[in-house]
Order: sequence, then structure tokens, then C-alpha cells
Amino acid sequence: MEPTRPSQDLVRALTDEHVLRALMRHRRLTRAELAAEIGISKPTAGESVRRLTERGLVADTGERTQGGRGRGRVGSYYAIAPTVGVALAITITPAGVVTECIDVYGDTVARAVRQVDRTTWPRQVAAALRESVAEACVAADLDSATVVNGAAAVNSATAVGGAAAMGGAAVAGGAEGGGAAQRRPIRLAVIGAADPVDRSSGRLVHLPDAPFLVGELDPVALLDPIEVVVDNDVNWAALAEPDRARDFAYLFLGDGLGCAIVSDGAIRRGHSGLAGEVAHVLTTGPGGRSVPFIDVFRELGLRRPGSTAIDGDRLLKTDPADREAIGSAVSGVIAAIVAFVDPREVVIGGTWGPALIEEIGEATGRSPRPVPLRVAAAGIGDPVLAGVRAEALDRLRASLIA
Amino acid sequence: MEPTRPSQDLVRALTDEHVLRALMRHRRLTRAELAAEIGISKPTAGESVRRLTERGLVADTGERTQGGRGRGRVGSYYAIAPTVGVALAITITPAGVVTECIDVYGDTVARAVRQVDRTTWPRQVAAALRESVAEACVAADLDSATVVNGAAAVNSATAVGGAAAMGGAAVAGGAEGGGAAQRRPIRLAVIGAADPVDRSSGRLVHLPDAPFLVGELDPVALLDPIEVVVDNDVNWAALAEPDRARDFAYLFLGDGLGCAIVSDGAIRRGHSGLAGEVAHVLTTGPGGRSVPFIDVFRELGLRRPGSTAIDGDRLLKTDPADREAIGSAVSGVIAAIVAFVDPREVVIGGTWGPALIEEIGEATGRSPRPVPLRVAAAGIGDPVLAGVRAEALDRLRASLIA
DNA sequence: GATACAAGGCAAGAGGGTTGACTAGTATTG
DNA sequence: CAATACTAGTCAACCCTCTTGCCTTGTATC
Repeated sequence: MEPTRPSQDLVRALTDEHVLRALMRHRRLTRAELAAEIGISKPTAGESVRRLTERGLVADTGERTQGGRGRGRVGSYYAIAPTVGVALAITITPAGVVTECIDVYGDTVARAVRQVDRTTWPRQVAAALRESVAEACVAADLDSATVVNGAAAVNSATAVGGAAAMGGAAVAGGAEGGGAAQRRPIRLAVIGAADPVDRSSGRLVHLPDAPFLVGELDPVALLDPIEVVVDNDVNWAALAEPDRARDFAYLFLGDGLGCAIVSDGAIRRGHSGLAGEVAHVLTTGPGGRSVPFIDVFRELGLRRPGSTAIDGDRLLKTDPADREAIGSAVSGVIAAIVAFVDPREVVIGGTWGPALIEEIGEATGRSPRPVPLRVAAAGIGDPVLAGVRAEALDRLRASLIA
Repeated sequence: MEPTRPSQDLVRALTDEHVLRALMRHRRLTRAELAAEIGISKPTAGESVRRLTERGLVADTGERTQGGRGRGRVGSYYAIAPTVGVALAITITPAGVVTECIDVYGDTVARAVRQVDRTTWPRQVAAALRESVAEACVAADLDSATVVNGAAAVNSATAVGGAAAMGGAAVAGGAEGGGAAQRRPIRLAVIGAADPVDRSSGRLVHLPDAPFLVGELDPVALLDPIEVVVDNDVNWAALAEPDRARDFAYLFLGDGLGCAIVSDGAIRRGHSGLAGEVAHVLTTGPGGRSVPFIDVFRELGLRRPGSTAIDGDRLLKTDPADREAIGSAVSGVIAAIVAFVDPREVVIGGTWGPALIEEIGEATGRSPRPVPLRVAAAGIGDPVLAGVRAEALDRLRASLIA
């Protein structure tokens, strides 16, 4: 170790971080533009770009300025090097697995969907996950390969066959870069799964008597060399809510029951990651008896036969009395949320929750501490995937800056 | 504005912060010791001390080294300047008001206690708060004045009469320093009150049908020029728990009901500061009906007549059936805590809670997601005051470093 | 071709930090 | 009692990063 001058290192690191962030925002900038944008001098900007280029994080795009900018010398555009790699954003539901590759700009550069047959999914999910990732890998490699070297297409097509695509060329850290066609490594994966997730292991867990949709799965082991972050889909959906408050709860009422807790601006997961697993909260059941939330649906005969899931379709066809009973039960859960989380608002999502917001609101209005309710934002596309994407982008960017 | 060199300013600020923190830890250090402690060079330490002395944050204590340290030149001890001031740590309960002055080292330099008559407290609390603060101010001023100049004692004794002591000499920012006896300003106050506290206003609020012990009070207005932080006493008591987990809940079961939520290592207060107000959580009441937690005590006839408080003394004399009913009701509340907070453990405190931990534990053990219970640490002295002190110390230190 | 103008590089200098030598001052030791 | 050992603090020289001002380079316009 050389004597290390911590303070000076810190200053330099800060400058480099500013440059990287500016390039993430604007995609490409000349050194002069960087200086103006960040508020540093031109020589400093130039030095930082030189350092970052040496580290492989930044590259000259080859593009030159003169885009009708009038007279003056042409400038060189720099951008984040494509070789820094991508992140995977993955959602796992009973219906299938969706995998997307996103780059540092948040663009989706590849997408793969694997449907799973509902009746046999417990076995197929792991295979679907592997295949979906491999497929997205190939697509992303092709994408970058066609830019650098069209011939690489043949090479990566062979990787379709199996999981070899993952352990081989495209895994993070393996920036061998021997040939002309340098692959983009996968730096990390963020996964949203439609079941409770254990915080420490990242495994899907089956809570007693609670709906269990995807089944036993260990995504961390399946994607082994890659850094993997797994969490409940409801948490990710909450992350995607627009204009979200610093303190709110996202109550998901669908085939499964879930709740995301956002407190002081961040998702709170609890000790083992199971904060928001509402199945066993005591609430008012039919007849005014105190029962766990999930049992309300059993007692009303609304659980899917042979499964732990709630039958949302049949639930929506129940008579007013049952709907009122459900509204009352949900309002009991909301009372507990109000007591322990004190949210500014409660967002109601899921397949059947928004349809019952009238009944829920009426019951909540009668409680001693009413709270504003809101239906989850529809948005475009899958809100879970949107949240997973946002997290993947954040972490991908952070991994470059660190 | 001069051109400002942001990066270098940052480095200097960091060095000064390190020096201040080292002095807070060790109370007094020579410049050579500072350099060794922080890992900076001697000239840098000397420069930082010079800057901080100029800003009035650090002062030469007059003490010299040679405490049997063997041969060598004597060094000058520096310390945080006494004139930087103190913070107030205050607890407000139905029994009275306790005010302590603490310095940057966490030492209590003055203490004042004002008892309040239980039967007439609603009016007297505000007066008691004012008097208690004034008394502590005088004591603290005497303390510092005797060090600097004994004659100042007469001067501050006159301040006992009323709130003038606060608006006058001892208020933060007024570092007039005209005479030789420079007072220590009060930089801030942290208050623990035995009732729900509104997060935005700092006022004590009365939730419908919940126990209300202290009564309407606006501590922020009462201590006006000083920065004031007010929070529920249960939250502060949780802060004082030794070896606390990153995720736990502190359930307070006494005359009032309360719960502190610690998630990801910090106390979570919710949108309006009412997170943990458990009175209206639905739980299992006598006979298995779903009732709000607080109503369990009404139905069992355990609320104090003419008041909203729970009668802890009578509660402890109930028969086994009632105790079991209470244990069951508490376990329902704990089930909700487990669902929304997912704590590593639940700490039971308050006047009667620990006595019923057997019954509570038994009922909790039967739930689908049992959680370890623990009786709140006894500790020495008032746990609430300990937590308030800790927060006051933190904020006092932060106010110097910023 | 002369001119205007922007990108980028070079040289000088500011300001924080570090090193190493030096001074000052106190104990121990012969 | 003088020599010695040892420590606190300072000084001078230097490193590193950033900034400013000037210069060069190269393109577009007049």
C-alpha cells in the first residue's frame, strides 16, 4: 500500500462521480459541455474523462459535434462505455417469467417472456427463469455484437441451448475482451416474485396458511455468480407509484394478499423481509368475530379449491352482504396499518381491491382514525416490472460509481 | 460570493469534523494526540485547531500535559469550548416535569424536577414546564459561571422569578459575551411526553377514546425561541433499550398504551407522528369478538373512572380468566405488529405489561408467526429520560458540526 | 483568405494535505 | 551538573487537485 492521501482521493472520486452522473443523464457530452454542466473547469473535466476512459467506464463515441452549432472547433462526444454492461429486471408470477436487460440509461435493450402453464408451474418456474434469462442474454449480446461486430451473432446463437449462456460469456466480471466483439457483462439482477421473500436468503417462503403462488424457489442460487436482489412484487409495485408520499401503504388485494410499507421515504421490509404479509392480521370477520384476515375468505368460500389462493373472479360476483363483510374486514386491516404505520394515504391495488374501494372506504370512514384511500395508479404496463426496473437501474448506476 | 472552491472546502470541513468528534470522545487532547487519533499530520491538526478556536468551538483548556508521561516537551490540551452551550432534555408525565441540561459530552450539568398534583395537572403542566426549565437554566448558568466568575451567581439568581430567564441571557444565538462571565446558550430542547405527539406541530394530541394523560400542550410555543423536538415517551424509551435490534417493536402497556416501531435501525414515526398508537387496533376481545384494543379494558372494567387511563393496579389483581383474555388481546396486537413491522423481537414494557408476559407469550406462541418476546430492560433510572438525553446529545453534537 | 468562434490543452497558481527536519522544552541518566 | 532521551509543535518543501487565463486547433461564416 502506498501512503494513500484519503482526502485527495475523495475529491477526485467526487469529480468522477459527477461526470458519470452527468453522462447518465445526458447520454453524451463533450468535455466542454461536461465542465459547464457540472460547474468544474475544462482541464478538470478533461482529466476526469481521461481517468474514466482508462478505467473503461467512459468511451469516445466517435461522434463529433458540429450539429448546426455554428462555427467553432468540433468537439468529441463521450458517453458511458457500452462494455460496462447491463442489469436484469425480472418478474416471476404464476403466469410466467419476464426478463428484461436494461442499460445505464434505463433503456430496455432486450426482453424475454416465458409463459408457464398454471397447472404445472411448480416445477417449471425454475426452468422458465433460466431460459428466460438465457434468451434475454442472447438478445442483448446480439444487440451489442451487431454494433461492434456482426459476425458474433452466430457465436451467441449457440448459447441459446442452455444455461451455458450464463456461466459463460456474459457473466459479470469476466471482461475478457479478447476479441473485437466484447460482450456486455450482466452486473446484477433484480427480481420481483409474487410470494413472500426471505430477506437474508432471497428465497421464496411459504407462510403457514397464506396464499402461495409461485412455489419454492431460490433465485439467488439459480443465477449464482450474479449479484441478485429479490423482493415481493407488491414492494416493487409501490416503488412505481407516481407522486408517492414519504409515508404510505400499498395494500394489494388479489389472488394473494400483500402490503408494501413505505415509511420515511423508503420501503420497509422488516427483519426477515416479511413486513406487509397481512394474511394473519386479526380483523372483523363475518358476524363480528375476530379472525385472521385470510380466514375471512375461507369462511366466505372464496378460496380457490385445491389451492391457497383467493378466487378473485368469484369474489367480484358476490352479493352486497358479502362485499360489505369484505369491506369491513379490509378496513380492520387498514386500522392496523394506520396504527402502526400512520400513512398519509393507503393505496389499494390488486385484481379485486380497487373494485371494492366503495365498501372499504365506507367501513374505514367509520373508524376512529380515517385515512385517505386511493386506487393504485393504472400506468402503462406492469407496475411491478416498472418498480423492478427502477431498482435495477439505481443499483446498476451505483455499481459503476462505487 | 468569492469563487468558492467546493471540493477543498469539503476536505477542510471533514478535517474539522474529525477533530470535533475526537474531542467529543476524549474530552481533551493535545494537537499531537489529535493527529495520532484521527490519522492526520501534526501541522494539519494544528491548523484545524486554529480554525476551530477562531470559530469559538474549541478552546485551550489551560491544562498542560506531563501527567507522568515521562520526558518530553509539555503539550497544551484543547477541548470543546464550554461556551458552545448545552441542550435541554425534558420529560413530561402526569406526575411532573423533569428538565436536565446536558453538555456535548452527555454529562448532566443541571437538573430540575417539578412535581404536579395529579388532580389538577391539566392547568399546571405548562407552568411546571416553564419553571422547571428556568430552574435548570439558573443551575447551569451558575455552574458555568462559577467556573468563569463567581460573582455572576447573584445575577442569575434574579432570573428565577419567571420565564425571563429564558428569553434573556441563556437563549441560543445570543452569544453576546459582553462581560467576563459568558453564559452557555441553550441550543435546543428535546422533550418526551406521555401522550401522542403530532409530528408537524409538536403538539400533544388527544386521539378519540384513547388514554390522554398529560393534556393539551404546545411545548414548541412555550419554549419559543429554542429549537424544540417533541416525541412520544415510548419512542424515546425504545431508543434507550440496550443492544437493540435493527428491527423491533417496543410495546408499552401501562396507564396508557403505546408502541415504538424501530425499522431498519431508526424509529419510524409515520406521516403525522402517530405510528404506534395502538388503541384502535382490532384484536380478539373477551368472548372472541373483534374489538379495538382499548375497548378490551373497558369491557373488563379496567379503565380508571372519570378518566381515559387504564387502571394498572387493579389490572394486576384480576383473576386468571381475565389475565388470559388480556394476554390474548395483546397477542392479537402483536400479530399485527408482526404482519406490518416484522420485528426480530418485541419488547414488552410499561407498568403492567412485563407482569403478564407469561400470558402474552402463551397466546403469541399459538399464532402462525410467533415472535420472540422480551421484557424491557430495567436499567438505571428513567428509560424515557435516557432516550431523550441520547437524542439531545446527538442533536447538540450535530448542531456544532454542521 | 480573413475573421469569428468553440473545443481543448498548457502553464501558473491557490489551497489543502503530507513529509522530514528543526526548535523548544522537560525528564532521566551518568 | 551536563549529557542524553524524548515529546510537542513549527517550518519549509513538496504533492495533488482544482482554477484561471492564455494559447492552439480547427471549423464556419463573411
